[in-house]
Amino acid sequence: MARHAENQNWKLVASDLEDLIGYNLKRAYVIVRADFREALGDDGMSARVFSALSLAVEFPNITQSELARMMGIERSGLVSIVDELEQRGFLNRVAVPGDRRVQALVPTQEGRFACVEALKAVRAHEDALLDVMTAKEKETLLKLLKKIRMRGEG
Amino acid sequence: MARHAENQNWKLVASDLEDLIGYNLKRAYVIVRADFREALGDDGMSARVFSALSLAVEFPNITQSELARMMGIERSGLVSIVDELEQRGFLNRVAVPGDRRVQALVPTQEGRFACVEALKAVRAHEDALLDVMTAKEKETLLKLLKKIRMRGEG
DNA sequence: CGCAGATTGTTATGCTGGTAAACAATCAGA
DNA sequence: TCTGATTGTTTACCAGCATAACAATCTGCG
Repeated sequence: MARHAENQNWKLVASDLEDLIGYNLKRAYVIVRADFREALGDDGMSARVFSALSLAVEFPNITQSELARMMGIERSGLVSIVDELEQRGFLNRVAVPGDRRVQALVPTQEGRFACVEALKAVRAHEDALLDVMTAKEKETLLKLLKKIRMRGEG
Repeated sequence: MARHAENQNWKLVASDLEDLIGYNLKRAYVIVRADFREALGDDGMSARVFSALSLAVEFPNITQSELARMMGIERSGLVSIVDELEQRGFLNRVAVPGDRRVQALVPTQEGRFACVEALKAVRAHEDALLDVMTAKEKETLLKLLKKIRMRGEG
């Protein structure tokens, strides 16, 4: 501690903060999030909307409650997300015969198309951003992040 | 794609989303952030406030603009953070003789103490959360996250 | 059957953590 | 001395959540 404010290469200094996983995780997350937004453009989907669409395409006829559980957010928060996806014409809320409470989320053809297109764009941007890392490093990073997720999501 | 909604072990499925660094980064970040909050308790500092204090302790007499640049946020966003730190008695805005625009951030003794105490608590919680990872894995994760940061923060 | 309790989608409200734009005060340089 | 940049600050705004309540509906139990 107690280095001076004029220190220009603070990033190279072994600070306490710099050793915390959480701090580095957040800083990295901010960068990748900005990259994501750039990938999908100004009127593109946000990360949460893309995630929801992606899961709805992968698990058609999923309900909002199930989707919220998968995304780790509350049901109430999913309403506006599904609203947006429906407005964009990417999926429909359709009534389910057996249970009049739920409305199944059924992706449209447009939705499926938009999903793969967005995925391609995001992957391309992510690859460009992370070209400083080898394929093995990316794989390792993925594995370690999933290890944290396993710990937190049970 | 096009697996069915009844699939219970979706986490084990090699979905498109699950392969994205950004998605896994966010999910992991959410978990570690929750752990951080738990570490510092209900009326404890938020992550941003702790980061600001930590950097102010490390670089005493730093200005708000410099600190904002270090944290990667706007000057305006730092005002309320420094307000809170000043209210908690952890630092003071003091006038600088040479330049009447700036006010140097000077941590108090209490601030320094609170900083190391908070750091200890956060580290302990982080260690407990990440006990599924070896020391080498944690080191690797840190290295890879910093690699992303280098890419994004120049 | 009838009824208690759980579940679903939804609304309203509020919080956190930011950004963007404007502002006066001040400084630096030609 | 004038122009332009910088600093701290206020104000307004937005995204991305959580929480609590609600009616409609389902489920299971006696």
